[in-house]
Amino acid sequence: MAFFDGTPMTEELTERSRHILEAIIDDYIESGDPVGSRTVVRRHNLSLSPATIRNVMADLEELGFLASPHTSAGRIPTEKGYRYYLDCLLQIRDLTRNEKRRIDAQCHSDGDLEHLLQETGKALSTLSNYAGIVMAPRFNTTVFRQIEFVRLSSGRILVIFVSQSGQVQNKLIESDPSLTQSDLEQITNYLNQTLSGLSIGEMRQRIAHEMQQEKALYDTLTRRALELSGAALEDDSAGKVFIEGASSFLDQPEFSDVEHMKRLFRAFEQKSTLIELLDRSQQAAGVQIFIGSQNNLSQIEGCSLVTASYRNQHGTIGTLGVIGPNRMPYSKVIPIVDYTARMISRLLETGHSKET
Amino acid sequence: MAFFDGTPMTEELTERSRHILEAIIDDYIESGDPVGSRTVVRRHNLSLSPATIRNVMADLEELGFLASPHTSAGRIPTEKGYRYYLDCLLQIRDLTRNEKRRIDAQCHSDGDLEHLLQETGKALSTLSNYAGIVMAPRFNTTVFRQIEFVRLSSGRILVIFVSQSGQVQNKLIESDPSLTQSDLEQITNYLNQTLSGLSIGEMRQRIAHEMQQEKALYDTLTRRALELSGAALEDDSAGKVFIEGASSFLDQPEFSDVEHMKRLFRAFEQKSTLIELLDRSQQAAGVQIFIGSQNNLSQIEGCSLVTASYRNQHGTIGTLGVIGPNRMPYSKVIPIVDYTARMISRLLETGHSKET
DNA sequence: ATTAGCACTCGCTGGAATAGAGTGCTAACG
DNA sequence: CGTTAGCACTCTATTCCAGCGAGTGCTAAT
Repeated sequence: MAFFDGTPMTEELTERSRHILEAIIDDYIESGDPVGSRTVVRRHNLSLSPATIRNVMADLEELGFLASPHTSAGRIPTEKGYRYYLDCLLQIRDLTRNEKRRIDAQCHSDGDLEHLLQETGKALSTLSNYAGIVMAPRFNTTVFRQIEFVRLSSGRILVIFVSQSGQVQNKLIESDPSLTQSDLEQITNYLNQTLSGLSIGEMRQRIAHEMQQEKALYDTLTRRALELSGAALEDDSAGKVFIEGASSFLDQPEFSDVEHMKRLFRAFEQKSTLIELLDRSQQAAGVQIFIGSQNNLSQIEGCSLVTASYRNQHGTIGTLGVIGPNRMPYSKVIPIVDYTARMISRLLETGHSKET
Repeated sequence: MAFFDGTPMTEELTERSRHILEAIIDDYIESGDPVGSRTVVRRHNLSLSPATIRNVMADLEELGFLASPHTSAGRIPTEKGYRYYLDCLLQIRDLTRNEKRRIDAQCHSDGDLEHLLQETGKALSTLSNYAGIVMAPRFNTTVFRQIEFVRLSSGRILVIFVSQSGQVQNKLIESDPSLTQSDLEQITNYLNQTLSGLSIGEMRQRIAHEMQQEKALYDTLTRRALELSGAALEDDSAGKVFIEGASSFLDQPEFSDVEHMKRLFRAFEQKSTLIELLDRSQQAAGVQIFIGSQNNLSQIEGCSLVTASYRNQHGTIGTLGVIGPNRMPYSKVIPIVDYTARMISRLLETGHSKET
């Protein structure tokens, strides 16, 4: 499992320091309170005294793994601390059969991709108790199966694309009003034969290429067909993002700060920030974790994002994950995200709808 | 403009009491603080002393229009107070040209109804500074223009409906795998000729009727066509609701109570409560206002909903509005909702997409 | 290297005092 | 008789202070 940060972080920590760091972070994740030296010995019965722990903790603070909110509180992990924890210490739990079953059960769809992804988001949220986030495939990457034209009022044509997986995308274009219905039918046939099985991206290239080739096109219809489909493919619809269960943040004590909360929800509503982040994550394989303001996204400060990308038979097409506070039970959330991504990939690779 | 509550509320209030009630509610809406007798005289230079005002206020409290949070605070309006205010006192502001222009500008769409409605929600939110809410037309009420069938893997067929307004709705159905492509084409032609111009609801009836008629159907294809379309229309997809700008609630002082906030956001996520409420509002014409727990919806306690329904050429098809705290500048919000509903109706009646 | 001991820091809690806003009542006024 | 000035009273919010408890860092002893 490859995590985001490039730096390997093989900081020289003694075995003991690492144990203590892990213990502290575990405790903090569970309780949410700064953890002190006494707590560490009590809960992880190490054969050491609080004083010793204190020395180690001071060292860890010096190295930037821990911080103290104030003198007389315990320590809390810094982002660097979390990073190290995730990269070197974390042991990932397996999902129970029951959890798998719950994911399987909740992620199904009656043929509508959007609905499937939304349900997936809800599943992620329900299982993790944080917010689920799913980015829909970019139009560009969907694989073309069929195209249909529907004439609305004169000159306006509704173009309907059906993807291999049954996803439907439609677009309104303006065109030459002189096109007859039978023209359209011929165009439809031509395009369906020529382009079936290509991704939208490939289609674009192909169309550009063909138009180049047959520049002095003898066949008016072919030219028109290419023009039409070209127009229809013009803009790449921005990735759509579903966020489900955002209200779970209201349960988190660290977000009792209203201002902070506001910024967060604004970011959720606006989505562009998240799209950018998810896009970045789509490049890599496996589960990735973005921690807090690591990516100088001040709006979602204090939040971590656990993501994984999902794929269809042609490659990676989207990203999903869970967004919650830095203080998140990663050992639980990571396998949920991982499994869900695989699940969705499986669904989209076969025929998309779950067999019943 | 007809408001929700049936009771006409011609409570015997003297001219003076009404003025004072209005002044208090106006003040409270503006400031959010309980308003005291001194404030009333100061801000609405009545030629009366605070003591007199106090007497009137005590009366208004007795009658249930006002309440005092505690002895030494001013008065705040009760729900009954708001109701009376809305029914008898409120003077509705007109929209400025600029506001109209902003609504016009923000509500446009590139042929995708869903997108249009979502933008409308955003517009409502932006203009009102509260949350915008839009309920999409029930599938049942859309007017059919065209149907297309796309074969996916054997036996599974994607049915695409295009509505008169260019809205696309699709559905996956299972069917007899022996249907050939040309069968499908014939079926398509038959259905498009027979059913064009009907609403989905009417289609259902027509199909049931035809199937009755031609019970011992000589024409297998016709029967199949009817079966297929029947299956495709089977369930009435529940109303979809868009809520935009929910984070505006975080700005409201009355929602500093986290528990309250949580309930509210949960209700927004779940949506069913709101759908019910919007459904109810769709029956009536004009702007309607639901106040607080008047409709014993404890989840959205303290919230008011200002709605209006929108229509296409066949009748009322959906509802939109603004949801905010009871303490809302109704005189500003009502015309926004009203105008927006008319706007959308105009768009959906003509050809749906804004001419450019 | 580890640990016990200890002084010190700092936030949190609870109670007392205070200030301020607003009411309700009473008695006076036109 | 309606209106108003005056006043005592109530209740909240704020501030201040003391005491508690948790936890630290340092030092000296083991």
